[in-house]
Amino acid sequence: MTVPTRNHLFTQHSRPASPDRYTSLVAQKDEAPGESRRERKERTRRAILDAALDQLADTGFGSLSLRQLTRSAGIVPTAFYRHFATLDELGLALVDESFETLRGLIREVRQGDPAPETLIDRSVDVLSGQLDTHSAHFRFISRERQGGVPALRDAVRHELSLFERELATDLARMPGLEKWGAADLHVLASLFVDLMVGAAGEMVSPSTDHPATRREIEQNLRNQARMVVVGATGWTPLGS
Amino acid sequence: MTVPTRNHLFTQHSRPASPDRYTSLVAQKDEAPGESRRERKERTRRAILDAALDQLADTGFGSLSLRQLTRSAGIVPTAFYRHFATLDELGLALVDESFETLRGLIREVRQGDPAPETLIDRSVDVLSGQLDTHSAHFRFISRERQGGVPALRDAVRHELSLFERELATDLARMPGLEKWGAADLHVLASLFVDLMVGAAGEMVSPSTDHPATRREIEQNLRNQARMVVVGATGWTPLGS
DNA sequence: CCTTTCAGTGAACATCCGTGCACTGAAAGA
DNA sequence: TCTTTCAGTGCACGGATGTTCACTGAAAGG
Repeated sequence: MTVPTRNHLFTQHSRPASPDRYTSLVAQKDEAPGESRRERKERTRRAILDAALDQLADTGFGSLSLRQLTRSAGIVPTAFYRHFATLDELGLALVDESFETLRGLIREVRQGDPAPETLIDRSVDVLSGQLDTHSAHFRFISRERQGGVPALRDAVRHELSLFERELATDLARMPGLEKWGAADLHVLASLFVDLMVGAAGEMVSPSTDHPATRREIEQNLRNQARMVVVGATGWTPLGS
Repeated sequence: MTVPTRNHLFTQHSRPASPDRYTSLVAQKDEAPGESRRERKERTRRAILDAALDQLADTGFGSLSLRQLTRSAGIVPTAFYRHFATLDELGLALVDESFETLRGLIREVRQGDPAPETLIDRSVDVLSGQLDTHSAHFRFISRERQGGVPALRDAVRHELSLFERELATDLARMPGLEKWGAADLHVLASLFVDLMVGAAGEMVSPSTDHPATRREIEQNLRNQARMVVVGATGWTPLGS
């Protein structure tokens, strides 16, 4: 072990006395013993993504600061570029994982009983569960859907339209909707998606996450969905 | 119109020859001949509001810059404080006038025939017209509803809930809904508000304002509303 | 008339920002 | 073993930001 000749102020073990950098909980640079270079890089990448999701609870993506981001991820600003070429690219990565969460939701709903009677209640319950563990993802989607960063807004809308199409094919299999056309399914699916994203966005808002109001929103979502279902039941398909 | 954003690189030596003051279209400091002090102040205030609405086409309120704002309003940064104590206060003023626009919408719909048959088409047409003249207001509402600035988000949601209540009392007078309870009316009204704000937000997006896609969104909104109306027609009020 | 009010000015400040650059040191690979 | 790769460092820069302060000059008002 050599004493550093030049100013390498904080290498690994000078942590406790570190005077001027308050690193966060998100990324420990504590040595994980056997860790390949790839694993280490992946861990830092995760730390950046988590730091972003954390910071996005308070602001829109447009006012995200690269410096704050890296500070709370435990790395130096310039190191960010080893993982993403630009901030927007980070945003697109968040779009990806947010929609993976969203797809996980319908996947979970599909599992087991597709009994049309309990479907709404089950969906809302699953949504509620996902909101506990992945609130940041839902907040991100519903905020950036109308957000100020064109690249993200377009990406979110594109993914939402794919998701909606996926939902439409699910709906096509339901009793009573067998002879609906694509246009009819689109109307119904977009209705459900709008309601869900809207309600989710309301529920994950920092100002509105008291359990009481959350129950209210859930209940209203259930009622809205029921009214739509009644509408679908009495619907005359668009081709006259 | 709008100045290219985000690019910090081009500033190097392509700056215009004007020393340090390039005023905008928004506010002329050209002397208007007979103008009281009050009128002049009001004119500047309007210039600030307009500059904000202009800038908000590209970003969320959270990343609004006071300096850019005042620059395009034709005043010096510090003069801003003669009109608003803080940026949030500016935002609240925008909330006010945006919702005045929104109320103007239902007022216009109400005028003349409330024939239940043509009501949806008429509403969508009026909305479409308002979007041409007041797109910035609708963009503001639908963006800041989920936006990153708590004060504005709460204000927008509060106003939306008032608006929804107002709509509910209108609906209560419609044939077939006479014996609905407040809860039922709330479900239907919130459904309409969500659909409208969502569709409006999609239509006023900088990326989505081609007339073609806009017609599509309008048509989808009409269909969604129709399906909801069918649902309302077959609805059994919540008190069993 | 003279005094007060006050919207707008301009300079100065401390702070944050994104990014280019040359670097280090350990892991990967030969 | 020696060489290459590359995630992360530290520094420096130019520029944009919000806010302070003392000021100016014309309108308002007595």
